[in-house]
Amino acid sequence: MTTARARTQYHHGDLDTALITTARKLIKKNGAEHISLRQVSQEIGVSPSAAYHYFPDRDSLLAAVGFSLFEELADYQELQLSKVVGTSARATKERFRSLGRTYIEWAVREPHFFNLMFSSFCLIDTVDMKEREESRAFNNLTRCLDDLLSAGLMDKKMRPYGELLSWSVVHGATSLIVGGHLEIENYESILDSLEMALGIRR
Amino acid sequence: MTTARARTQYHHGDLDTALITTARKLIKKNGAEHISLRQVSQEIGVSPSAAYHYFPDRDSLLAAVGFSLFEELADYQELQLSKVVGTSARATKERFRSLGRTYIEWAVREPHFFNLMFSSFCLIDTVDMKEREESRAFNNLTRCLDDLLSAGLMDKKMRPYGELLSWSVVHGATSLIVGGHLEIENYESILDSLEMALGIRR
DNA sequence: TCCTTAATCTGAACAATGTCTAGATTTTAC
DNA sequence: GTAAAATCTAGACATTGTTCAGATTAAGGA
Repeated sequence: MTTARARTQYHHGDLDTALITTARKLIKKNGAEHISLRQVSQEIGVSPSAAYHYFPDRDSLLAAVGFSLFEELADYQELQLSKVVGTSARATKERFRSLGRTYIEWAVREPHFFNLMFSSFCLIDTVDMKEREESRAFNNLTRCLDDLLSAGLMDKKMRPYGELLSWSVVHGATSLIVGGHLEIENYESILDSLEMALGIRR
Repeated sequence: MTTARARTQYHHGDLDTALITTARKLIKKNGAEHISLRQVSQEIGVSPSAAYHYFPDRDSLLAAVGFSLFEELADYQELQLSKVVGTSARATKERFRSLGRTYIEWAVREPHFFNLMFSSFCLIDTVDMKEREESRAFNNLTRCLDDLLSAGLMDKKMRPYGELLSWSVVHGATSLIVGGHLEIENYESILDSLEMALGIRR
């Protein structure tokens, strides 16, 4: 963790990551639309133009933060996934639920992060990102679905629709909740609906 | 339709709606983040400060545009819905599909509109909006699902999950597509997945 | 018809923002 | 140890959101 120590030297030393972590901190509090390059620079204690040696413009910095958040979410998902051990039917089903639950809870806990990740800022340069972090989360989903199928816990004919339905339902519900368009008391009902949709044995 | 006639008089006459329609036009082209109050004012041929007699700030104007777009989408959905006539099984199922199809196609055709509607701009004042336009679309969905059920075209035990699943799947897939996170050749596969999920007879 | 009053718009100003360019400072490498 | 490259600053510019005093017009009552 890079602390924002008071700068005494002319060269910062690690301005690249300092810009990202500081922007991250401000976005977490106020949302991506309400932060400026100058705020970030001032918080670090550096001139506004210094950032332009690392990012072509403000939007690129926001995009960089957004992409790092995909990593963060995937890390969190895998951490929670690893806590559910065993090959029992119960564990296999719970791992699938965990994947969705972590997505929803993470987004609700940090709505500004979620909004940034799926905002227009993260459209540019999406190419290589899609080959990395997003497919990481996608592979975890595929693995959970395969496990459910081979354990005979899921309707065989629903397997082809597994990824699209899971991803759409969880992301869609999350997006609606974060946007204030859907009010849900407990998120388990979303996972229940998804299990019913995929024909997962209760 | 209010045309942007060249202003000769000191008073514009209908600046209220002119601001919204002009903002709408610019947002359609460039996205909500990239338009300014001053652009809108200049396009109309009015001073920048004139807008403040109708909207407390820029964000409120964007929100007003966003809310009007919910109406627009609901109008479009109902128009397409009305084209599918009859009480046959085929028509009943097609009406349900039409609801989802129009949502997806409308959003893909106007991604900037879709982004604005579900951006943070449309969070403020959401209260009365939720009681109006969003519930209009929701009621249409409920009606289609009820029709499917009473016609015996849908798995009875899936009915309680109908609204949540339909809305989440369609909105989620749309959001992912518009955001560039999901590539789908034809949107009918989304509707197929949803029908499978709800146990709708093919 | 005139005159008061309210509604509507302008003009100029302010601070803040993204971004560029020239130059200052420091590190790196030969 | 010195030349070159990397890193940061200072200052400037156009643009933005927003405010406020004042100009222009419309509306309504006598």
